[in-house]
Amino acid sequence: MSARALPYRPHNHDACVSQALADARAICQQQSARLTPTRERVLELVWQSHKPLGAYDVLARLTAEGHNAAPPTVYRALDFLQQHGLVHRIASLNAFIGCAHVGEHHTGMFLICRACGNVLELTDTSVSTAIRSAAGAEAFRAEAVTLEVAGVCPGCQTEPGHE
Amino acid sequence: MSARALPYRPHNHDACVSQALADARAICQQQSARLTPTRERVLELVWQSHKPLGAYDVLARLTAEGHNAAPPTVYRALDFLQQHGLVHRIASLNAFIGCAHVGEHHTGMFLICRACGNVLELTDTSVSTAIRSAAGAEAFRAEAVTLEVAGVCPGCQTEPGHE
DNA sequence: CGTGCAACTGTTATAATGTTGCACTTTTTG
DNA sequence: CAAAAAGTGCAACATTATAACAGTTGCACG
Repeated sequence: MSARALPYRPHNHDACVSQALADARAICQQQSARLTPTRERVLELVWQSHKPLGAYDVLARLTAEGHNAAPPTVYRALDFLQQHGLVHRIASLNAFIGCAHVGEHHTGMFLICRACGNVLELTDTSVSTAIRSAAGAEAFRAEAVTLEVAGVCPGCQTEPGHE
Repeated sequence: MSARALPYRPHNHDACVSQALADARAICQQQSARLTPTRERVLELVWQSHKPLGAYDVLARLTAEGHNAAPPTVYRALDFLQQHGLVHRIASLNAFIGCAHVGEHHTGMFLICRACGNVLELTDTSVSTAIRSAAGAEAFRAEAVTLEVAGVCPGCQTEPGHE
């Protein structure tokens, strides 16, 4: 599970995707979960974009390549992938993105650039700690945290419309 | 703008709502914004529940009381109220809730009980600071933060199904 | 083996959420 | 008052998500 929490800078994204798929296979084997062809293909499609992909975007791509898919096909695959920590749903965008930190227990934090649409996932201990502590102060038992920050990424601050 | 960030304990909710409406009128006057009857009524409906209300829930209530409303009526009112900081949208629920901290500049944090559905809004400086700092470390210019914590509220931990 | 259960998939239909565009009314402003 | 701006009503539509059920596949167990 190599770290892939990279900044917005360009990189070899094919390798990035291959690594994600390899990680996913390992995780699923380890958890006795079945990473079927459809699920794997959906994961790959989601990973191929650093921008979150809507369920219907995924569906369109599947259809385009001849896969006989309907919405439930996609939603089921995405649910499976989410449950196994392989993708995240970005609630503020109704879209999905590959998880850059598979295998880690974490409170993901997403930096969403409103200019280029790219999303960076990161994990920050002091953020998680502060959240748990604030919830604890209200005697609230926290189970799932949604933390999404909209703004402008470094690239787009100087180079608007970047990417 | 008295503080109303109360725990899940019962309280005089009518007073709570009246206060929210009074605050809203003051804010709108101050900002030269027009709190029209429709907008005010929507705000009141949203406030009458500590549980987030979906746009179509609001619509149903308006319709029930004879208001001749269609979806855009509700969405426009909600947009207005959001822009003026009078309600928040809970992205993970596609629903809206009255803002308990009008007038404050804040990064709201929402504790959402999955048992009773109530939501507590709170503001926590150390959380906001940690988030800003984590975003800053990536040179990301943060503009809007969505922070929603799903879990179980104090009441429901001991008394499941507690309202 | 093979058979039966559980998980997965395909398919149709439908629900829930949110938006566009335009005509009309009201309010504000010069 | 007249023009411009803001707000509303309304119809149609777009997008996102789920329900229900039948068929199929993989796998454990006898």
